[in-house]
Amino acid sequence: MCYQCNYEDLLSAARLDATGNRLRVLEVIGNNSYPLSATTIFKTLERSCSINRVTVYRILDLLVEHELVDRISTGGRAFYYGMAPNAHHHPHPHFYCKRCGQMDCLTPDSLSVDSDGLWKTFPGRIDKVEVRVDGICKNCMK
Amino acid sequence: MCYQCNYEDLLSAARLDATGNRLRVLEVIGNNSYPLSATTIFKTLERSCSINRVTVYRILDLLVEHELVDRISTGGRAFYYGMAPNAHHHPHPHFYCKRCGQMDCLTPDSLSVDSDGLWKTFPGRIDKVEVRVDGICKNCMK
DNA sequence: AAATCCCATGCAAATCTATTGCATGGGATG
DNA sequence: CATCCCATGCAATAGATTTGCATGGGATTT
Repeated sequence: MCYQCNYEDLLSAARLDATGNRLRVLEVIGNNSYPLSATTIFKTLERSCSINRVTVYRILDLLVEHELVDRISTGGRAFYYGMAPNAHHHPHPHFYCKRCGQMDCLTPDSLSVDSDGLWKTFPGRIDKVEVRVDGICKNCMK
Repeated sequence: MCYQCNYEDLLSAARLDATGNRLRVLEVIGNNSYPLSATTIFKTLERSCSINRVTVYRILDLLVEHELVDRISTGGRAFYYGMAPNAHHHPHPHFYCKRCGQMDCLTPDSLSVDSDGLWKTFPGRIDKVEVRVDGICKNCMK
């Protein structure tokens, strides 16, 4: 849950109209403590309002493009979506359970990554550094 | 290219029969300096021998399962495959160009990741830590 | 040698995720 | 009012991967 982000402000700061659907998608992502797949976001929204699957995909693309939302790759087939780094959300690694597909956020410093050297020397454009730990979560270990 | 790995030995060490197809898949992966998608591997093999796409997928699954090959997620839709860490191949981060889809290997120490703490404290099983840098490569920047 | 079994492979179809093309309708603007 | 833009919906398509079922060759057993 994020009690600090104002989703309308985030949208308008990105110069995007705060349509009902965009707000709802952003809220589902922001109110969750771990990243979600497009399908999960769609199914969540479907329960409370009428929205099309394609609209969800398009809104996700838009939010990713405007860097409000982060598209995170998993050890599985689908992308997951979480809040992009901002004043209230620091970049952090994720844990992906290959058994149940649940993705968890790790604390920003549970894994320390030093990418300073790379940013200076890399002969291309770096957009982001993604760190993911794969394995089996506590629940699935039982 | 890897001149140090003997692919038949790798297969037999994993207690797998060294069939022609398995050897060929492993060679394509090992002889390449960066990870490849299943489709690329299939198309490469198709040029020199008769093999079915599904067979390639099944062999890849098998090699990943036996930890001879690493399944690497990209910023795109398909998985890429590279040699798994072994005596001649140390774990290393990758760079993924979102424009051309090319994936490059970075040197093991271009990004230093300290995951020691996590391995000790994490309440589940950790199989691997994947580090990927996303951006646009030198060529595509032109 | 014949019968049996296992397993690698092939082929077709299905599945899952995501994307594209086209239509519509509401709100803003001229 | 006429026009344009854009968010959305629906249907179809695309791309990657997986599944189900058949086959055939080699090893093992009888």
